[in-house]
Amino acid sequence: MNQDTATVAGRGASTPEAPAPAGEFGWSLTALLREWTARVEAAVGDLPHGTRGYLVLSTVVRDTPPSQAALAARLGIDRTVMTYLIDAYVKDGLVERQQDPADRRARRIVPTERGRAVLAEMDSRVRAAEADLLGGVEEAERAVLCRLLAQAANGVAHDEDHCAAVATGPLAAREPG
Amino acid sequence: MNQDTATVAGRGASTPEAPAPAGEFGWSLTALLREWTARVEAAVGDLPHGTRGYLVLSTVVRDTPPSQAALAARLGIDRTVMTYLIDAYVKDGLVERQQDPADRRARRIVPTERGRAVLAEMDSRVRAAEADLLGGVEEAERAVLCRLLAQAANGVAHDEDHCAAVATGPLAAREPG
DNA sequence: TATTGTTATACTCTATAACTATA
DNA sequence: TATAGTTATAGAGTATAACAATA
Repeated sequence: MNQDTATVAGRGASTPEAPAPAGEFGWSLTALLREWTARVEAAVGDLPHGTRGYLVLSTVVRDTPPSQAALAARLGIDRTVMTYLIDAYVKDGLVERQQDPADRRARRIVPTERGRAVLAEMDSRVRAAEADLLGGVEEAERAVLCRLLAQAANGVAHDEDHCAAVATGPLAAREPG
Repeated sequence: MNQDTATVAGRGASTPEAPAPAGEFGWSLTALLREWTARVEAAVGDLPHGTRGYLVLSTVVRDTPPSQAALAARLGIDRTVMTYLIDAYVKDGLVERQQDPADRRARRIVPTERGRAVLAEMDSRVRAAEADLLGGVEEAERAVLCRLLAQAANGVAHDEDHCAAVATGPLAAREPG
């Protein structure tokens, strides 16, 4: 395993021109997300659906999506799955379903006071877990990594609807507001 | 969605001191990997197990892991699952199982000529897909992102085995190369 | 006794389809 | 007719356990 490690580290230290082997990027993303999931899963422990639950709660509080569907789309979760997730958080008193007066089909998911408090606690734990996760990267570079990662993710977020294959094309182009 | 986009972009452009909201990092990783998977899945098309198959083949060729178990560990795949995957690639003539003379329990997975040729073709497609995926990030920063991502992933790769336990700090401080 | 690899089974997660209500 | 949300069912993917061979 140590030999493996040496090999791997060698790849990372390759010349700056050749942008690393082709499989590197996907492997890095996969490995890092796996570790992130494992650690954050342990960190948030009691939260209903682990890392996914944390992301849902986090998105609900900070992005205030206008509907369950919007929330699901933002997180790349199927609408039918989102129903179960929200059910759990409602049952736990972390969020509430509110009917949108403008569109009575839609339900806005809003956090309860307890939901906000729980999220604050989770945020603190998650930050600690992430700091540990990125321990191998220097602090200044860590910020750069997070920034670029967010930039890259935001850059493709809109394309999600197109890429989700055939069925959802026209909607993505529609004006939401 | 457009409004959403604006909000999101605004987050990315926040002050450099406050390192972005707590949920940002996990969301970025998740969203980016999802998009990467979707695009690479489409790019490699005929390859047996999609993105996972690509990563396996890529790892087999470039890392020459000493056993199936090592290969599985590196990719975070269960041993039992790896058996199915290798079965498929062997059947497709992309890799071969070779008995390790030093340890007759172990089987080294080595690429066939065809396997190498297929990987080369896939690499080219994947690079194109990744370039498209990271279109929102400037080229210079793109290289930085890939480098830091690999560095972060390699930094936690060794901890995978310990991961069940809580404390993972000391290993991250180890010399990477 | 521990580890590699295989196989069979069970479980979890996710997607598909059908339904109601609103637009 | 199309969309938001719910529910039920089926499928894919994954882990768990038992096994044989080797260390």
